[in-house]
Amino acid sequence: MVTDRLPHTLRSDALDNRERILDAARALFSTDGLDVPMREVARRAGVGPATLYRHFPTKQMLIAEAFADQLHACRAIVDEGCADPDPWRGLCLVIERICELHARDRGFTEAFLSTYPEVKDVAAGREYTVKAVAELAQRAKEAGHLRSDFVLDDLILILMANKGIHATSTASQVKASRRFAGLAIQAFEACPQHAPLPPAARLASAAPDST
Amino acid sequence: MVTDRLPHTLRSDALDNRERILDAARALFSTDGLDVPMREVARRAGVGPATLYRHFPTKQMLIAEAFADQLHACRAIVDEGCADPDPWRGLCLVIERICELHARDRGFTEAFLSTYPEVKDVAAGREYTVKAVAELAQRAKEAGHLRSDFVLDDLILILMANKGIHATSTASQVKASRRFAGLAIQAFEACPQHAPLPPAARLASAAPDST
DNA sequence: ACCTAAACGGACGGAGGCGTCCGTTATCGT
DNA sequence: ACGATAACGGACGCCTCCGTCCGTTTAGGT
Repeated sequence: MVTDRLPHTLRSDALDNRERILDAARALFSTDGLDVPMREVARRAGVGPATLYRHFPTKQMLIAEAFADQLHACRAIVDEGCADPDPWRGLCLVIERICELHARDRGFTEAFLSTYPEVKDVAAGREYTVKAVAELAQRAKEAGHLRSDFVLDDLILILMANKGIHATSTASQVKASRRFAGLAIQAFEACPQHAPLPPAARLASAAPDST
Repeated sequence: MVTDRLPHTLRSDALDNRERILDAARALFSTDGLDVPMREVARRAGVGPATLYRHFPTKQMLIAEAFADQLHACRAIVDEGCADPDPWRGLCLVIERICELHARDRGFTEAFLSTYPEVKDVAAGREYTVKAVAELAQRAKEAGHLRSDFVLDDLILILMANKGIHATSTASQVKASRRFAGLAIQAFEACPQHAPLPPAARLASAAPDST
């Protein structure tokens, strides 16, 4: 057998490049979405294509690494919402903050809703988030603030819908998203005058792979 | 000067091909969006690329022609809504029907919201629609059914948001869209318990070109 | 039946994205 | 200071899409 000599410590320049690549990826993904060419990321990072591919053999890996902190932010938001003694207020907070997060980062939205072919890490993070929010929603419903015919897919619906909103600048994007979140929350709020909703559709929220 | 001999009557095979191309374009655009290659349209229509380009020199022209009837449908919906003696019911109908229309036809959504570089005819149709709906909304507001802080951009917001909703099949797409429209309507409905909304953002709804 | 020109579509050259190879450069242990 | 080697990036070949040219086919008037 071969005594594998994997140097688990990167050379300083390599580490440096790796960081620059991630920065470039984050910047481009957040403004232009995930469809930016790998070349473009490399160019922006000031490295050759080969270097980019050496660090991140597939686009998925790059995406997963680039959005690691966004995912943490997402998780933090959800945790914060769940910790709120008032579940309805917690849920509202989650909706508002997550919408804003997505408004600020187009790429993250795409990754999170996996428009893109299964980014594993992101998918895992999403699953956790979804589960936690489900409990929060249940509590809010029991408290009588969330309408009883709310289903979790409605939240996915809102997130997808939020993705559809595009504006020229990040500022107006966030503004629009905020208003949208406001509308969504009021649509979700229990209210006697509300007529029953059309039935919810099953959305591809967490389709488990055969893996 | 030249006595121009433009034959305003197409040869039968040409006319036939033209129809087949439009059918193919409609089918592909509606399921796959506007990004389908021109080649693909030609292939599906059973004609060569050159023939496609001869009939529709630019993609915009093809799009405009392909969505002519959708645009009429859109207009008809708005007219119907405006004709309703109850402006709120009329507005609801418009929202529901337009959302459904967009849900059934992905390409039309993109064209209508001109994700695509200015499709002139579509833009014109949109402008008419927007104006008519604005009046309808005003009446609904005066009747006290539509919340007073509603602005027209909210409707654009909903349309954009509706665009963001994607499902695996047209059926679930429509279903999801219906539920979304239902939520939107309830968010728009005047209701004493509703808190004020965040300020509306100016969306690029009808940016007039310098032309 | 025939002839003209309208209409067709295969084939071409160009642009841009992709992932990889390999000669060169720079790091780091001695 | 220097050599082994990790890391770099320019350049390559492949692919898909684009829009156009031009030799061939076919409609339709006489």
